[in-house]
Amino acid sequence: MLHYDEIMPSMKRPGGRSARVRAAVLEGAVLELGEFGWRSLSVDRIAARSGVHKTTIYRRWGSADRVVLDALLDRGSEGFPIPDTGDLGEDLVCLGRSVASGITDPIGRALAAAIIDEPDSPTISRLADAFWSQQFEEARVIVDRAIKRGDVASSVDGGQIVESIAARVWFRVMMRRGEVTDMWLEEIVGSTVEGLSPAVERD
Amino acid sequence: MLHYDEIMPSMKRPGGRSARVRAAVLEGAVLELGEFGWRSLSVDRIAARSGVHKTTIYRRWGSADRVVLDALLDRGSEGFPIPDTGDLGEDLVCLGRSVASGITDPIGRALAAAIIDEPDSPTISRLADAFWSQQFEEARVIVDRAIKRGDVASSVDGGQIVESIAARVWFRVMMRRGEVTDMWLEEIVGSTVEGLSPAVERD
DNA sequence: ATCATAATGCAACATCTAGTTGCATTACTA
DNA sequence: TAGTAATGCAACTAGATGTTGCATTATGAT
Repeated sequence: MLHYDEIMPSMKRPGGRSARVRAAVLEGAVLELGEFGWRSLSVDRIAARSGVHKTTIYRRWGSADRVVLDALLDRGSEGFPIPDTGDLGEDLVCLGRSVASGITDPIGRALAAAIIDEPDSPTISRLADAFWSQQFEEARVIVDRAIKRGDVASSVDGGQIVESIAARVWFRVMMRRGEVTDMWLEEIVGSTVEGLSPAVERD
Repeated sequence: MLHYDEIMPSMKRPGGRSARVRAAVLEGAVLELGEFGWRSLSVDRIAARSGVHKTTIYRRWGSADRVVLDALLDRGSEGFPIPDTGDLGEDLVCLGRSVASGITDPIGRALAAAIIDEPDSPTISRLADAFWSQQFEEARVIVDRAIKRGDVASSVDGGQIVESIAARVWFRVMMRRGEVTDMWLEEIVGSTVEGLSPAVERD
């Protein structure tokens, strides 16, 4: 996983005002991201919106990009909630909804924009990998529970199933600009889950 | 579909020099995109690289963004080649490879960046929708042929299958920064195609 | 071939934004 | 409460962005 210290200078007085300033700046940056997107982000506007002087931002972060990076590290770790309805299909539909709302919010979009626009940045790569690996590691229990219930074969790879759903949702939202309706979710979950039932043992 | 005229001023002498200028500028823009990404694109550098004066670019396109948009319209319509190997799985693996290489080229990345960073632009939305709709409409014949061969049930939606593969590839490249190996492609194609065979008719 | 003029080239300019520096002020924390 | 880390502030530099007027080139109609 990626740590705060790796991109930020160490501070000798991280508490009190500094902490408030950081929170205000990150909050402002996220709002700006949501409103204007990363490409037209400016330190001046983040400063104005957060009520912090731009000099401070330049001194602590150095650039608007690093503010966004910091915001990603700060908030990106809040994962999706893991549903547990007792039914694999329903769990996956819930997860799909979470993914959909997660990627449309400013942080999710910023992460996507960063990854696309900065294909060679190792920091971004590690950030993305860390984020999704963690998400899928947590979410695979959805499938593991279904295996335990005997609803699907034990050979099924939970990570793959979950990633498949996330990928479909991501693509629809990002690339197709489509709505993620419950009907559509049920459809893709249905075709994904289809044929996973364990073979009937005859002996 | 989106037309050139919708974003570009009509010219009274579109041939000869004007056409050469446009080609040079779009080519330069694509090279710049590949090297620096959209976020750090500048009219000055496009002008320098294409050997066209920056005034001309400002007069004809107005901004670097519109140059990129024009480039997308100009080249984005070149679709993926549609494979025809006689086997559904193999066709889909080929298609996956095309999608993967399509993403990494500058135009694909620019389109992705545009879509993500400009969620409210109707022009971008229509461009994206037109692009993908066309791709999937063309690619669904892969599945239709398999249906005709009797390899899969006629109820299967070719568009969904194709989109599913494209989505997995995009997600892997963009979000996970993973390699798209043949082995991985065969794996996801396998799990997608699994269970599509027509029920054996008994009469 | 010729000619009106569309399109581009060119230089100089105005404007705006990004980022810096020196010093004053605030407020952590030892 | 004293030392100083962190921020606020204003003025500045540098550089990129976009504009304007005029000269030059080349297209397309005659």
